[in-house]
Amino acid sequence: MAGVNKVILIGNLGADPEVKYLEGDKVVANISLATTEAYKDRNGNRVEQTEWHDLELWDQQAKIAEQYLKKGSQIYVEGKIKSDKWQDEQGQNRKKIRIRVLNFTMLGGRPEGGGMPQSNEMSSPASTPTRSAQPAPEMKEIEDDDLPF
Amino acid sequence: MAGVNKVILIGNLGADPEVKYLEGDKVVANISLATTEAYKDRNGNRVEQTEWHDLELWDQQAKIAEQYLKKGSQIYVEGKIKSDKWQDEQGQNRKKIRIRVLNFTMLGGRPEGGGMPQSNEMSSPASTPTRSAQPAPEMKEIEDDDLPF
Amino acid sequence: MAGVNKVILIGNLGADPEVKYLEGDKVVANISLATTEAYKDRNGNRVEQTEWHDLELWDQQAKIAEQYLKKGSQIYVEGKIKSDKWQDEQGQNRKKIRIRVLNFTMLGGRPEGGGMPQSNEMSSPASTPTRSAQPAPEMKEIEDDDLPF
Amino acid sequence: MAGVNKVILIGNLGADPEVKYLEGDKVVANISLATTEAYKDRNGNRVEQTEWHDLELWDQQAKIAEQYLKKGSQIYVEGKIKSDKWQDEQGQNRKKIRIRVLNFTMLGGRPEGGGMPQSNEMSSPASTPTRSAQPAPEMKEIEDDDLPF
DNA sequence: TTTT
DNA sequence: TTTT
Repeated sequence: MAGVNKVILIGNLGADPEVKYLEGDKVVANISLATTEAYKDRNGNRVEQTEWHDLELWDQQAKIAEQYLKKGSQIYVEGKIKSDKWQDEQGQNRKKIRIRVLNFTMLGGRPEGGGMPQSNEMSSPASTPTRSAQPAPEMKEIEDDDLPF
Repeated sequence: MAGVNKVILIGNLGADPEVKYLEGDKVVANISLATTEAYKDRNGNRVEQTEWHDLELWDQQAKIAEQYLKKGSQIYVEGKIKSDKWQDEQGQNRKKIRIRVLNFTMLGGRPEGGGMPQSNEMSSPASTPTRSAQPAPEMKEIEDDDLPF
Repeated sequence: MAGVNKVILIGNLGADPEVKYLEGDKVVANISLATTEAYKDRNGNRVEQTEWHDLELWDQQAKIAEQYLKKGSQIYVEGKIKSDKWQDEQGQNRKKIRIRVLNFTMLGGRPEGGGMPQSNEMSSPASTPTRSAQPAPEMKEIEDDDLPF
Repeated sequence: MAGVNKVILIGNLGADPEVKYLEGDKVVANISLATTEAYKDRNGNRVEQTEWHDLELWDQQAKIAEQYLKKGSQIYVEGKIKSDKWQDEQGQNRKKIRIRVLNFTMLGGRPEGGGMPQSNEMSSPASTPTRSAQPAPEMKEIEDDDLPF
């Protein structure tokens, strides 16, 4: 049967996206995303629990991520769980889980670099000053699910 | 900020739940769940991709899983991604990801054992014949999120 | 900002889909879907609450629904909330909300007509006997979001 | 069967929450939330589509909404679809759909009032100046699903 | 109007 | 290891 494998995250980037340009015009971006949950423990003390997720974006989405996301950005993500398997040097079976991003949206958060007159617009990362600020793409339109794995 | 970390799955159990009774009245069930996606490759051939998920259920939910779920059962699951970290024998940092189940529901599928007059009811696993068939609990009511980690 | 408007339902059809073929090769299917929730009231009595949802499917999805779904079918649905507004005969503003289905999957439930050797396959509705049983399409592949409204 | 009826929204408040204190310590907040989707039409022109949702929050959540949300606030919402039915003056059956909020989270957006040192914290609405700024509650902890309808 |  |  066709199953369902869906992940929804809201969190902040722990670092700028890592982008690689591969042969054949493929582009992949890897992002480390923190989702934080807070609760009270049995003594009534507030405890924070942070989970780090490895996100993987391809092609058009990877390029948008490279252009608009940076360390600290808050995003909404939809994707699916996907595992890579291999054998390590000891011949042990290993498995790594990533979130394959199907679409994402930037959320609030006036970029700290300042200068932007309103919230919610996207900033060009300070680290890529050669890119001038551009009209923000409508991210929800960009869905990239042609890679089935 | 309070983030969002949500997983939604529909799939089939690869084996009967593994249930452990711990000290302090704690119960944990581990389930291996397959979500299958089918697509056509570039040659138009149908390809199936199966992802296996490690689910973890606690206490009341673990008991219900033990009682009603078995190999092959189809379920809907809501939960969150949760990682365990440790060092292996080589002193390498290791990380294992599980889905902490917050609620689940059994889906269709008249149990093959027969005898059940209607679809959708839950079957007592053949492997635990000492439990007689019982009225199915309303699974959606049973949410178990008191363990924050 | 690009927002998020997402609906996830699992329920049963209250009747066969109503399908209309429009000019320009457009097809629309309307489906009434029941989602049932059970809970205990303050006296400990089990109460059932059913919500009926008006689903709207277009084109390829509408055709699949026509072919494979019927009264009683259990489905998983992803879609978005969409309102139609108009003025009634009294000149009052009216609003009707529908779920625009973006993708759906049939769930378990051996069709009661019998004859099908395994669970989970799709049945040709008894009411359209001229359509012979066909290989089930992989429904998750069929996403239809080209109509933005 | 226990069904699934889930709504996930990210959008902005069209106005301050409307809060009513009812007898028996019940509190209800009504919120009008806009989710905006943008797409290109067949001529390549960018079109925006906004859907307005009627949200309903109860008790503890209603109070938090009153205290921290205001016109323009961006929030993430999880809830379920819920309809009210009645007969209008003409004796016609009428139905109104609301989103019963089960939990919500404030998103980014440094409040325009200024003064707040960091992004993501919540602001006390200017319209309730008698409430001094308070430590932001962890909203994800506050789930209110004891009202089953 | 479904389903259990 | 499931399911179709």
